[in-house]
Order: sequence, then C-alpha cells, then structure tokens
Amino acid sequence: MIKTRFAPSPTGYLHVGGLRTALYSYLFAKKNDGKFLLRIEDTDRERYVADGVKNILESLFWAGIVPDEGVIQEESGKIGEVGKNGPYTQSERLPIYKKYSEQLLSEGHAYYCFCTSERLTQLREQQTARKMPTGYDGLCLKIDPTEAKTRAEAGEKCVVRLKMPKSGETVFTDMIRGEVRFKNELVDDQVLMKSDGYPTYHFAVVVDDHLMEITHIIRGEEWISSVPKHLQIYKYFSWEVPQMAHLPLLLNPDKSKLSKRQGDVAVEDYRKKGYLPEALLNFVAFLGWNPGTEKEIYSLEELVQDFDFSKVGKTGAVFNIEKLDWYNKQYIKNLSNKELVEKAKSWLQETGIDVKSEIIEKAVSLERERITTLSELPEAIKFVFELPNYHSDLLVWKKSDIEEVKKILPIFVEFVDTIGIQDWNKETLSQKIGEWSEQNGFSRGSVLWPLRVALSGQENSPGPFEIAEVLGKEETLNRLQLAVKKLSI
RNA sequence: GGCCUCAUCGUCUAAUGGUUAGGACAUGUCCCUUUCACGGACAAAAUACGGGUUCGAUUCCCGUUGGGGCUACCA
Repeated sequence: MIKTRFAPSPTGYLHVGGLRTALYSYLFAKKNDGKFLLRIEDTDRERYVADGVKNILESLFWAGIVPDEGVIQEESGKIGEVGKNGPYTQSERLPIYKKYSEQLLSEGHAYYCFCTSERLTQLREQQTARKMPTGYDGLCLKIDPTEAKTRAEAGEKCVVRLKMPKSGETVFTDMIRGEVRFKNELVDDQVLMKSDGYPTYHFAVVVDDHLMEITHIIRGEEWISSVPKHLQIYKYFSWEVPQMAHLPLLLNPDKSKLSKRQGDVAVEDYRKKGYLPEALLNFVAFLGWNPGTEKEIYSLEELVQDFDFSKVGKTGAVFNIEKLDWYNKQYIKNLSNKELVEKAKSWLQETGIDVKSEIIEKAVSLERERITTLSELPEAIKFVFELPNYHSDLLVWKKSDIEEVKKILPIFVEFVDTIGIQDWNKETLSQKIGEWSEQNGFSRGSVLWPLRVALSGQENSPGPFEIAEVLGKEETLNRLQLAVKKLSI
C-alpha cells in the first residue's frame, strides 16, 4: 500500500509551492490507490504562527486536497485527526522522539554536545574565514559517554548530535533526479534533539515517516542536501528507506526562489483575489509536470488519472501569473450563471450588490467572459444596478457626430417603446432594431453605440441587446430617455 | 568558499540520435464587430558556450559559463 504525506511547518500560511507539493503527493497516492497523510511539523517554536495550521488546512480543503489520514479539518471547521498512527502533530510526540534518541545514544550512534551557540558561531566564522567547509568539529565526541549522560541528566544544557561516519559515500536514487551521491566526510553531525527538548526536523521527519509507514517522500528540492543525514538515521535503526522525489522549486520572474517580496505566495492571497481553486490547481500542476499531450485543462480527477513522476521535470519553474489568469478565465467562462453567483457571493455582498436580486444571474452572465478574477465581478456588473453618471459626449460614436445622435435618439426611443414585452429578448431586439436602422438608413454603429452607452454609461461594456434584456423594457426606456435629456442640455 | 543540482522561444513546456525543433501563455498584425471581451487566422520568438562520440546531435560524454538549493539547537 502506497502512502504519501504532506508535512508543512506552520511558520506561515500555505505557500503556493507547498500547494504543489501537496498536490503531487496527493495525486501520486490516489493514482496508486494509496493514502495521503497530513502531518504538522511544528518543532520550531520561535517561528510558530498561531493560525498557521488552520490556514494550511483551510487552504488545502478549499483546493480539494483532502487527507485520508492525519490532521484534518472537520465539517464544523474544527481541527481534528484521523488514523491509528497519531498524534500527527509533532509537538505532541515529544516522548516518542526522546525514546528514539535515547536508543541512538545508548547504541553509540549519537552523542551529547554541550557546546554553546557562541562557540558554534565562532567555529563557523573561523571555518568560513579559512574557506573551509563549515561543520561541527566533534569536540564533545571526546567526552566519555557515561560522564556525558550524567551531566545531561543533571540538567546541564545540551543537544544530541548524530554520529556521522567520516568516510565512505551515501548514494540514493531520487525518483526525479536519479542517482545522487554525497561524501560522508562533508556531512555534518546534525543536531537531532535541541536543548529545549524538541527534535529537529531531520530527526522528527525520519522517525515519523517510519512510524506512519510512509512509502514515498515527496518534498521540495531544498531538502536534497539533507538526505545523507536522514539515510544514516534509517541505517542506525535498520529501518526500511522510503522512495524519495525532490521537486524542483517554484521561482520568481527573476528566477530566484519564489518569495513574498516579489508578489503573493500564499494560497490565501489568490483565494481572496478571486481565483478559482480548480484554476490554481491546474496551473500549479503544470509547473513542472505535463501530460505529454496538448491537453491543458485538467480537473483534479483527470490529474489523478494522468499524473506520473516520469513526466515531472527537473528545472525550476517561474510562477507566471499571466498563465494563471488565463486558466482562471477559462474556468470562469465554463461556470453556469448560478455557480458564478454562488462562487462570487462574498465579493458581490461586500460591494453592496444584492445577490438575491431577480436579475443577478442575468447580470452576471453579461460579464462572465470579460472578467479574470471573481473579485472583478462586482465592479463589472455595477452599472446594471446603478447607471454611472457619464458625459453626453460619450454617446457619440467615433464614425458619427453629435448632430446625428441628437436626430436619431429621440425617434429611436419612440420605436423601442413600440416593441412588446413578449419580444423583449436579445435575439428579437437585435432583429427588430437592425431592421429599424436599415429602414431609416442609419448605420448600425450610429444606433447601437449610443444605445449601448445609454444603457451602460460606459465606454466599454457588453453588447446593447444583452444589457437591454437584463434591464427589462421599463429600465431600458428610462435610461434611453435620460440619454435624450443629456443631449438636449 | 564547499557540497548538491539544473540548463529548448520572454514564460510554462514537447521532441531522448535523423522533425521545416511542436503546443500553450504573453506580444504584434488581421478577421469578426457598436466598444470591451470571446472566437478565428497569421507573425515574430528557443536548443547557453566550447570540445568530443557518431554518417548524423536538442538528445550521449567531458569541460566552461550561468542559475538555483543547502551549508542553524529554522523548516
């Protein structure tokens, strides 16, 4: 049984890079009828963000990536857990890490280190100055283990370090990169247990992945350098090593690692701006993976079907918002009017638009193909509910002049008044108004431009017949009469 | 500095020894058209560089250059 996991650290909100990592882990698990687990790695108490866990869960839920095991968001919105291998939050697993570190200590595979952080900093500075590789010098390795244990138990401040072999090589095969090898002498004696009693990432991740029976570790490329340390821990415990896939990083437009400074990185930011989860997911899925065909639009279900690590690339990908915008437009375009109202509800209400209005669905349909994000919708459809105050000059078509408009509009209003309610739909209106223009010898533009401006009050807007249908006969006539009035002033 | 790693249009990418190097986004032009958007057509746009191997390299090997990651009692 294949089991993958996403193990974020709540040092902030869910990052779009994290979303992609979670997505790939989820896809791989689902594709292989396996399970997807979510674990919270909160061993860094200094960078802990209070609502980080909540945001990570909410963002994943929003995207449709739901864990089978581990920390979950319950229906009520509360944070809960499912599975037999819990707890799934590392801060609740401290006794477990203590037990395993003691095993390593007693077997001579780890040792207590009493060095102060000042000494460590100094050591690093000296090494850097001499252009030597940095790393622990092994000073505390010389202390007799029994004596060290006594000192530690007496309460002396200390950490536990991994005893890394200083010769030989560590080789492993990454699912994306193939064989990668490291010289052991260059691998540091990594701290396993910090002086505050918490494990470091490197120790907790190995213990938990083993205990939670993870078969495939899928994570960002920034972890690849730490793999030798992790493998050494597996070796000391004689544990089976999971398969690993290190994903290429997401990049800023200048190709540096995707960062907050150069734009939005939290999934939350995109959600708030009105990007659809389907679009964001489709977009990030294609950052580093592609199906090898020309199909571009993929639902989560389809991604599960076609996802394959053999098609995941090795190069970092720029997070290109223009492409995301295109995806979002595609998804918005395919929404029904009802769905669009429902999804854009919060933005509509925020702007004071009544989502219960009888014409809301029709109003929304006017702009469906014109907006990029849901947050643009209220501003775009506002003119339907409240005509903007426009200048009469706007009523003049570029190929016409003010005299012609003044001549056409009043008689046009009279004609519109003769159109019956039963014919009040865009097709019939188009036909009747077209015929009228032709019979009177007016060009389409000289009639339709002022009509459209009179109805929308805007230089750019949907077509006049669609707007007229949404507005209804009475409001259409009101707006036309107002235009006539504007012209006569 | 050391270690690891990557390298096809501006961007996301396809093509693993033989293609006019394909697609998408963005850009430009045109068509549609009352405006905007949609849609359609067309255009411009790439194998980082230098050596090999080979009849033949985007593709395999070596080097150079450039980018990125790591180098914490952070993840």
